[in-house]
Amino acid sequence: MPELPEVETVRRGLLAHLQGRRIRSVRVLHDRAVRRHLGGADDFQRVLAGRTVADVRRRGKYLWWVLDDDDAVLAHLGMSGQFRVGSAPNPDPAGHPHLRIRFAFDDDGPGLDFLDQRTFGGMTFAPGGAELPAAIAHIARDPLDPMFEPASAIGAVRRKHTGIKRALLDQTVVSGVGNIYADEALWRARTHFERPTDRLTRAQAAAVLAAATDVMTQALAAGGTSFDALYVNVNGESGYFDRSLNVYGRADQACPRCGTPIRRSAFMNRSSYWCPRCQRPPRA
DNA sequence: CAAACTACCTGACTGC
DNA sequence: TGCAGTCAGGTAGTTT
Repeated sequence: MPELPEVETVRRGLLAHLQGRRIRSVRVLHDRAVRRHLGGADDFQRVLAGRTVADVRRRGKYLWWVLDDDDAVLAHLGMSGQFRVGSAPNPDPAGHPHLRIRFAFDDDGPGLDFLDQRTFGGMTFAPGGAELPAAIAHIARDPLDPMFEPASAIGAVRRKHTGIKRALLDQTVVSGVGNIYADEALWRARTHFERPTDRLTRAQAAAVLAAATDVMTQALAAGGTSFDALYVNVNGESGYFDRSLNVYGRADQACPRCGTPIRRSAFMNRSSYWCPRCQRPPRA
């Protein structure tokens, strides 16, 4: 499940692979991969052919390739999207069920494939979007952005009238945090996921955001988190931060801090993992 | 206007 | 063995 550290790992791989290369052809093999591109698959293929990739940037879980003429192409990995260098894992498009988009380049070097099992990911052309594609103008800066302002994010959290985990997952408040790192950050900050944002002190909100920043920084250094083959870098390799997770996916196992069994609770049609001793629930 | 809810997807896994 | 049900979950659009 790609969150900020995984997307940043992919961004770095894409930059190394794509910078300065001219796209020769694009083949869309599944319409859903370009569902946000209004012109459809044919237009997507046509508009990208002949364009040169100058840079690869990221905000939160979105990344975009900067093209010539100030245009860009925006991508989101969704739940299971992957960019893979070369013709791996299968040179025959028809032979790989998850291949969605295939890129070839003028230099006859390795191609690039976008694969996506669950099809929540996708790409769209973003005219004039080199600096920031208009489609993601509503996405807040993420904690690894040099322009990220903690005081601003703290204020945004405390202005919400909801639980702290919903605020962490709200990409207009702070971006890049998904279910895994939200649970890890809340455990580190000893904060229950339902604690009301409008009753957090500035120091409490700051502690949660600092914990999110720390855990994502450490995960990035480890190459990201992976539980299975769904998340991999552009070379198909998994990160190893899953060995460092303290609560996520560890229901009934001992809390690394106090030994109390970790709980799993239903939350927003998914799960929250938390320590009932370190993270006391708010009064009802 | 903001918060909450739902649809969108496929494959691995569980229980009968 | 087969099959229905559950779970994984980010985002956009809809409803409250």
